[in-house]
Amino acid sequence: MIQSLRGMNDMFSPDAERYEYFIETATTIAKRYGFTFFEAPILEETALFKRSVGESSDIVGKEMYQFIDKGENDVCLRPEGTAGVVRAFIQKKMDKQGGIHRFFYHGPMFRYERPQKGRLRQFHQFGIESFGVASVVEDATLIMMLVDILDALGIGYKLEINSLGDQNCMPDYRNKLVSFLDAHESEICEDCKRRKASNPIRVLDCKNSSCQALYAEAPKLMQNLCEGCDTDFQQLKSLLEDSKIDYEVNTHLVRGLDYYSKTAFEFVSDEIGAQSAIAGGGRYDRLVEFLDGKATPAVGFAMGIERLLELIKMPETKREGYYIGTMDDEGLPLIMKAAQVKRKSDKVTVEYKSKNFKNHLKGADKVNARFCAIIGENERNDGTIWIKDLELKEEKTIDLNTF
RNA sequence: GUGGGAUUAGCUCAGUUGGUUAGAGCACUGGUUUGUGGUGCCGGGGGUCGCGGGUUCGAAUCCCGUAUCCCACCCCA
Repeated sequence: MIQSLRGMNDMFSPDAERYEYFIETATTIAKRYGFTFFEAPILEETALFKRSVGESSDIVGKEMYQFIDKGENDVCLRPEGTAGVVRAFIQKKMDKQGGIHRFFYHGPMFRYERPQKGRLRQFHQFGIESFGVASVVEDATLIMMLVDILDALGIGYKLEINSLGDQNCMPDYRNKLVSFLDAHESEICEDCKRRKASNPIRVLDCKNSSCQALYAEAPKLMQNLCEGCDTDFQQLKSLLEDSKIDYEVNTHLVRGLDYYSKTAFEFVSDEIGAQSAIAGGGRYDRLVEFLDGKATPAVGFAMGIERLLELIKMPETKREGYYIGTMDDEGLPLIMKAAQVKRKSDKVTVEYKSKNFKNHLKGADKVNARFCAIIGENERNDGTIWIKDLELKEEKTIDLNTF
């Protein structure tokens, strides 16, 4: 038997219904905020991700589905959504056009990782990207939107925010931190030694307790923000407070993708295991320029749909549509015709097999139909159809032509 | 990539120190005189015990390999 690849899942009902419901809800809310749908290719040139996500990241370093295609192009399956949107934005020359551009997207992403709960090799994200607004007010708006989506789905969460600084203050801070790490080289764990070389900021969220004790003494990013970054962060906090959004400042919140600067945020859930981040995002003011576009401030986020699925509180399913059956084979043409008429406006389930009265009612109940319609010998002779409302328990026999 | 735990019917799981035709509940399906469902009663189908080797007179059970899932690390959505 051929089976699906490791870490790649099929999605049937009811998960597929939860998925649809999520997309529908998130889409509705994104549109209310003025975002428009955008669809990007799943396959892109490898260089795009190397330059945007960053070669120091695990995603690019060891998790990409990368290969050479028949035209000898070095390509890979997208590991995340932002790079493609930014590439398209520049290619369409929207950077030169100026103004504000807001997009939402959703679809599969691919990362070659060891699967576990909440971590798949093919997974789905819903994301939004906003271009052209430098103000932190947009960051706050995005967080409000995320709160609206999660609230609409009945999902509980904790919001963590941080500022990663910008090109003025981040390099200075990174140097200070590296000096600190150099001075304590013998005390840090192997992982942190590796991080020091590849992405030093990452040592801050090391889970090793002796490292954590040491880093309590380390220079703090929060205290090293330049004036602009600090002002923005203070404004973000007060905007969230004005909107009655609870948050926690987590100075150890570090995004794994190189392109983030200033605002970084993450929504986490304690109900889904170790892979607890359900949404994450932040500002990436330098990325458009970095990908050869005209400098354009931008901010965005992505949600991991599979991680949300089991948390979604679905609206109650109500009885819906018609179940139509006949008690003898002569009635089959009649119910087929009746179904054709009724399907113009309602969901219709037709039972092809002749059954007795009781079994038809059972069948109607099983498919959760609102109405059970039956044509027996009597109805067939009279040109009528018997209908019962299974919810109100009311029944009637009407002329088949008025059905 | 590292470490650990699982894998028996469509699903959730039993299966005694290796010993005849591997079980249960739910689900599915048929019947219960042609007339009232979701909640009665009776019956039926469905398993190369993840896959491949090995030990044995005999393997779901013991050994080795492998695949997948789960948990943690790592990383991130």
